[in-house]
Amino acid sequence: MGKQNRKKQVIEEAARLFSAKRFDEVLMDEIAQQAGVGKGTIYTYFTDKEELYFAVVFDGISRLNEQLQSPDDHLQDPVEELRRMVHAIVSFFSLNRFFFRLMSKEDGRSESGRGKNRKRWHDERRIQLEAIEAVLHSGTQTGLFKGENHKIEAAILRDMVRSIMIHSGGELSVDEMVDTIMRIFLHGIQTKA
Amino acid sequence: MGKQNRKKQVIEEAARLFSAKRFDEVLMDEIAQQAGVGKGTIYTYFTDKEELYFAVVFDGISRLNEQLQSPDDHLQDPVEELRRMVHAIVSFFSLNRFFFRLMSKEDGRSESGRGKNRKRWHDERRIQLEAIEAVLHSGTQTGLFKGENHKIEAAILRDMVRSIMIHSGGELSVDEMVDTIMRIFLHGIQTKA
DNA sequence: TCAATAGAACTGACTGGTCAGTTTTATTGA
DNA sequence: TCAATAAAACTGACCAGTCAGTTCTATTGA
Repeated sequence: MGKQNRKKQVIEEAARLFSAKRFDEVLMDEIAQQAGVGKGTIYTYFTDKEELYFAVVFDGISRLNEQLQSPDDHLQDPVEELRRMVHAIVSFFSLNRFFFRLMSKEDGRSESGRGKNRKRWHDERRIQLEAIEAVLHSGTQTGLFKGENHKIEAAILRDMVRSIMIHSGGELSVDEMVDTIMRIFLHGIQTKA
Repeated sequence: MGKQNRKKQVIEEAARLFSAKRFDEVLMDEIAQQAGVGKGTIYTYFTDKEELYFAVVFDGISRLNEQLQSPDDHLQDPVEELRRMVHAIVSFFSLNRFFFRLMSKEDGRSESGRGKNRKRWHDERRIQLEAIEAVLHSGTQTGLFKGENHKIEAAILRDMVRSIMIHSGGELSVDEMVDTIMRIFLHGIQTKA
């Protein structure tokens, strides 16, 4: 094996390890070994452990954000568009459990700290929210939604994916997860008075 | 200062530091200094850094879980009971931002790893879910709720607190946060057809 | 076609700094 | 007096990062 898939291989194994352990518990020697690469080689691609870590994080979130982009620019029914987005997130995470765990961790860290990487993380996350917000906005204008604070509602919807993935314990299919999220988000759990 | 509030002081400062930085970035020397305590003293209370870390985590979650217990054992209106619980969680976190950050991080880590501490964390978290589930269950039996999967709905409700605390940026009061959560969870965002 | 050479890519043993945990000494106050 | 603690000094395991040496790949020209 040659070329640039070495770098990809390193990112892949690093993702697996960082998702399973604390930052300080993951050793560069371990990553190198698992990736079938000399430790020195890692340092030709990444300046240090932290840069590798964030390369892993951003590799994942970029791929997710690509999935989130609407494939056609036609304006859909907001409910369908919302469902499409939720489906994109759920299926991405289902296919990338490592990234799901990794991003859940990074998400937990997101309140504190600063620096270039933290900012970029924040920006990438905001892109997701703004995509959802836009749909909520358009749905509200047509009178379909009664949302009051789109920013928070978008965050809640996105985070529902996290909740359901953690707590469904693999019992639910992707479509069932999506249905559950949409049901609660759109209609709530209370019966009509 | 004498007595046992030394231990409390250590836990408090450790919580502040662990909530703001990565585990390996927090130094024992730093904790000792901030707590106004000799480093050696910390080791009379805790066997190692990891035990201190989990002491901090469990101190927080235990106090939260106490708040969650219903003060009176009378069965309330499920909606009111749910609101009381959400209020308890939101106000606890508002008064304990450090613990909020810390627990968000630990929550992110919760999928992976094992060991005694991880198990206890899982148990304490389940207590919260079961308390919420019980209310959902009673509400469903009276026909007030139409929930289908109480386990997941409970998780979603609890995690909505996390979402709103992270994303409201301090703009909303505790009561406003509670109202927002209850509105979405009970009724969803869609207008009646 | 294939030596010969250059240079890029890669390796892993080694090193130096860091920091958890321990021990020692000095201080306090009861 | 002495029990508890602070403060400081110490130790050694550990591990990120380095770099001298090696291997692989591309290029040249005879």
